[in-house]
Amino acid sequence: MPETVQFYPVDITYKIINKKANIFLFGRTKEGSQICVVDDSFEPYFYVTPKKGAEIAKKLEKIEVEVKGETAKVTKTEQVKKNYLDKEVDAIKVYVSLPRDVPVIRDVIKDWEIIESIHEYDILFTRRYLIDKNLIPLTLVEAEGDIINIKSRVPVLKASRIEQVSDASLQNPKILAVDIETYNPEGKSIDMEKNPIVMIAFYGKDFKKVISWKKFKADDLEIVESEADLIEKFKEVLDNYKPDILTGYYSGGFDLPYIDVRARKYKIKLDIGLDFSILNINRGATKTSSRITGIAHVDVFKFIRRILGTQLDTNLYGLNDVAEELIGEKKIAVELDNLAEAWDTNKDLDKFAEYNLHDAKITYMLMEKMVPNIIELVKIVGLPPDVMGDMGFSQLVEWYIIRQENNFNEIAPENPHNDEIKERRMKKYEGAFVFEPKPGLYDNIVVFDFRSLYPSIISSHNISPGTLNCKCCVEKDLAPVEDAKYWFCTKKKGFIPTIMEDLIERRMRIKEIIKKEKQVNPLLEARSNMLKLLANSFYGYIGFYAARWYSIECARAITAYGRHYIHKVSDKANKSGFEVIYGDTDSLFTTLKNKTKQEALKFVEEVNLDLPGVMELNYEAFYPSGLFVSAKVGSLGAKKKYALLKEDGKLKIRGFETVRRNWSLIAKESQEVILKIILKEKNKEKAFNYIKKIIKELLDHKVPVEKVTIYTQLQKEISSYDSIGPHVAIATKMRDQGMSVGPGSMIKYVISQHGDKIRDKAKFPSEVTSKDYDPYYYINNQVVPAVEKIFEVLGYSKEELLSKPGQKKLDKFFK
DNA sequence: AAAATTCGGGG
DNA sequence: GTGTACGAATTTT
Repeated sequence: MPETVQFYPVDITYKIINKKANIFLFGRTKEGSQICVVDDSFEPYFYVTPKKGAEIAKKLEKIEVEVKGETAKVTKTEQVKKNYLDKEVDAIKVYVSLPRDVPVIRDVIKDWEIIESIHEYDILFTRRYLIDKNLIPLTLVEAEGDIINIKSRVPVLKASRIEQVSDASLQNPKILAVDIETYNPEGKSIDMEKNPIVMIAFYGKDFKKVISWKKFKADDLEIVESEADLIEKFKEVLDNYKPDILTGYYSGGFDLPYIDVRARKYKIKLDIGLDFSILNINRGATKTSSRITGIAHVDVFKFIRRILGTQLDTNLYGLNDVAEELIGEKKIAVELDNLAEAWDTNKDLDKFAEYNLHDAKITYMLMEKMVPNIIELVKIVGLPPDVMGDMGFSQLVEWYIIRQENNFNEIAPENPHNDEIKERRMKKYEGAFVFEPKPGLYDNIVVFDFRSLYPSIISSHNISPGTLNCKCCVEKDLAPVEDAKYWFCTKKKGFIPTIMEDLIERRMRIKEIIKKEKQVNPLLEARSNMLKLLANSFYGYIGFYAARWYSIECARAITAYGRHYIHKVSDKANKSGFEVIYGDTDSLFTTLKNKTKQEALKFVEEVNLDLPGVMELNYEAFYPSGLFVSAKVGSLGAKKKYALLKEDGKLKIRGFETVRRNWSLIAKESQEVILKIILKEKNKEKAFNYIKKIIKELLDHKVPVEKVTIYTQLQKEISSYDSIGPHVAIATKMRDQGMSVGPGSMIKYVISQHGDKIRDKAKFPSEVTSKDYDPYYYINNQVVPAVEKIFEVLGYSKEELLSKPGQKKLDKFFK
């Protein structure tokens, strides 16, 4: 008896069964249970375009290649009319029996003379399926078929029919947040192989739990016998809770890989996939990501940093700062450095358990807050949720474009290969335009945000790789690019602008609805936000070296038009009595001078009446005060470097990157205090005197050693360093003294007065006192550089900072 | 100026 | 998995 089921797909994979590719869709049914739907009716394919007049279909069909004892062959071909970069092409759709045959066959034909180009041989099979079947993850799909008997944690339905039934999305995905604490002696680097997981916390809806393997008392704590049991328990919790989304804060790069390493140690099979497949850790050269079949593992840290990153005020993406900004929650303050000792002596472990659980809780809350964004992004782009955190906006744009292809009968350009990428990266085009900030301290700053600028330029000027310099409109409506003639077709709308406009229009419709609705609707807000972000990324995408639809000509035309429009609004603002002090690609920072906020709002309205089409200026924000610093970067313009005081008293700081750990505390503190004094109290004198005081304290050796200690992590084996920095010199000494140092070790040092080169002057913090540190180093290389630019703006030169009344000669030390 | 190195997130 | 990947800032040479 065939059954019909409606469900929201959460994850997708495929397996080869009986020499056939079977798609597995895992999801949550309308009724709330989990299900897996299998479809074996989809065949892998790619496209080939032949050179003019070449007859290649027959040749293709004859291909047979032996690979590891299996034969890969073309099963059939179809002649198809396609569009490629807005031009019609005759293409051949080449079918093969298994996804893995695609690269094999492609490899055979890639150098054939009679072939013009090969397309879409690297579109992942599961993604191809979702696109061609018009299925959107997390959105209601109906399948009909029979329940079959396959090893699985959830019922499996073999589908005879599967289709999208509506755009209703999964309302309350079941979220489980996980967080581990590990044994990590103070000062030692994290070592997954060596150090055990000591506790693990879970937080879900009506569910919280900490598991540990030492006996102590704490709320919601369950004690097990050993670390191995803890890992078994982790599996059990996951199996019982049955989340749609598993999350953690950097869980993709830390918690899950850590659990994986520990599980291997005990030979525990982490078969947590809904099909009993094991946790899949992808250790790339630069990043690690983790996936679980059937469960969307979304690392909320990665998602927030990549997707919301630019919208947040914080420069630090640690859980504490991010949670504070987004949900107003902080971490519990405990000294994590003491956990290892606490574990050894079994003291205060309850505090750490509490801390552990709280981290899981705020991670859960963050994910709850992100879910609307994730759902909307999934719906726009059409990819499953677990990749959302791993992708940058350029990739999301690309997949959005690819998802739209079928509606326009387009085929995608190839991904650029290595040498092509290198070549593209060399070409530094004029890039995003930035008004250099006029350095200074300003009051009453209003930010006008011009975010839809680039998207609307793309749309209104029909900018697309396929409409560039068309034969039908030669030199008509030239883009304002200085040294080149670019024009875009005025007769036929390009593929890219068309789908781009669709994003903008959808967003406008949603904004209309939001306006009409009385209550705040987080899902609609998120949709609007994600549509905007995606539309805004098109320009970056077109100029991104690794993009399929890359076009430096288009990118240059877009920025050229952008300059044109932003100049216009900027001039208008100045004429209307505002003063533009800084401008970035899509925003203008102005001071109110003697205007009011209301007048600023009115100005925006006026400008908008004047702006063509979909273009729109927003009143973005107000800051009571702000400090702008000049930061020239070569000939390519200025860089963001400013500090703003928000109305709630918090600071928004960009470009002052002393937050990194390899700055001494004295430098970090000085900068922070100075910015606060200047922006909140507006007292130059006080700031100046503060720095003079710090300098004096340094000279008098009154600054404690902790504040002049610098932390640098050893990245590789000592022997493989070409240049010996201070931390390498210290590491060598440590090794000679029989201490174990290697890649990952955190090296602490103080720059002392004894020695010539910096590396000779570096000493262990423990072998020096305040008398030994080199005050001139800390003044010249730490404190002054951290605040120099700020004081420049206020009219104090570096020399003034350093001069000491009655000691004129002193400045010869400061070079 | 070029080349080498580090940070970030997690404990 | 039909793969696939930093980028920016800072210091040393």
